Amino acid sequence: MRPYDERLDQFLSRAAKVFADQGYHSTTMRDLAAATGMSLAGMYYYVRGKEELLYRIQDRCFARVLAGAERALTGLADADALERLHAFIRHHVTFFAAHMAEMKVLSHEANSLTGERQRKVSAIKRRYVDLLEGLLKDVAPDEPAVDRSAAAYVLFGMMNWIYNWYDPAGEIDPERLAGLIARIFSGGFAEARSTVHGG
Amino acid sequence: MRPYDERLDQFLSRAAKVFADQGYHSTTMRDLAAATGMSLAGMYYYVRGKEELLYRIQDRCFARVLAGAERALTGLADADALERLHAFIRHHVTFFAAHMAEMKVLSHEANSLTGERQRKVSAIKRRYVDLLEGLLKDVAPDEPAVDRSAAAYVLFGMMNWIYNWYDPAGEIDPERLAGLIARIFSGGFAEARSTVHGG
DNA sequence: TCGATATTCGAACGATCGTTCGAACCCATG
DNA sequence: CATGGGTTCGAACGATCGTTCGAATATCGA
Repeated sequence: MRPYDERLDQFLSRAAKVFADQGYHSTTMRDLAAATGMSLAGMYYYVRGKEELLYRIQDRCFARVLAGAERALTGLADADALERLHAFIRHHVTFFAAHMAEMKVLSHEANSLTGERQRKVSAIKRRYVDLLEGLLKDVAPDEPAVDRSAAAYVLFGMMNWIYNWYDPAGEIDPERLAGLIARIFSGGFAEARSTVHGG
Repeated sequence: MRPYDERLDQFLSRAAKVFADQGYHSTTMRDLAAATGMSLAGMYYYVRGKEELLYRIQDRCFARVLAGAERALTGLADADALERLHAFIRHHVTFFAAHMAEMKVLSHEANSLTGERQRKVSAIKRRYVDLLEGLLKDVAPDEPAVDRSAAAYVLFGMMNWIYNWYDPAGEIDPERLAGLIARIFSGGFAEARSTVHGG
């Protein structure tokens, strides 16, 4: 990788950490300069401005999440619907735990972008939501569409809320947390339909 | 109610709406002045500053949530553990739907307070979390404490994430959403233990 | 009606914000 | 060593922020 790209990458990662700790709006460009070791003016050689910095972080991270999820599902094209759902959950939670800072910025600063950048990130997010809703359709085909859509957001709530409480260095490792969430959701959403109430 | 208190109350409500729409940090005191009809300087007669305004909103709202939850459980002291959990969920979700703006500020701006005010709000939050964890202990006594604690936060994730997607004027009314969440959580968390896997 | 108290506000302050600009620096190539 | 483009940065700009202060206005009991 060219020195430029490498330096940009490191800059984005460190900036994401600061955004995650202090929040986007209350982080100043001077804070970022101090945290990255660059000068105030020097950062503008890599990024057009503060909002583009946020955009670059979100775009890069979201693209990775989406690509990772699709990759996690490619090997399971013929697998059980529930198994594919679990793979999606496991990937999301472990990725989240491994990239807490970026994912916190993604979750918490979802509405801090404007205009074209806002739309571009929303487009990726839309694809990611659609991916999950497709999985839910396979898991619970008889569920009313409106409930299924709500269930998708409820599941995202379980997973994305993580940044408010989860400590990756604590007692629960990411795999166990993913298992807990998968158990709670599929046990309540899928089985309550197909096994208990359904056929 | 004295005119002063009434005006303060209305001021807090309208400010909460602006905070919910624009975010706390990017809302200026001038924005609030325009939204409330007060003058810039006039607001400082009611509130010591911007952060105290956020504190007053959070404190007032959290106190109501906590009191409401306790009230919703008082009549069910001898009821089934699962039934009490459902009552908690139903109260939280319906209160959330009825006070979206304040609750969004509560969820999204949890770390925007500092010092003494931060601690005071955290204390109320702690009591509220403890209330739920107590309910979960009754529902699933055999669950490992660490999983039960995580499950509490997972449930809060389902409910609090609402502000990112839920439209109270949409197809799903709050009661139905509360039912969906209660079904998902208790079906997956409680029953997977006591009914399916447990005894 | 008068005076005291409660409430409102125009105008301004100092601080800090994101951004810009031109010069200085680094370093591979001739 | 000279040169040119890629990279860094000190210093400053205008804008906007939260807050303050003293005066102006509203309210109400005596």
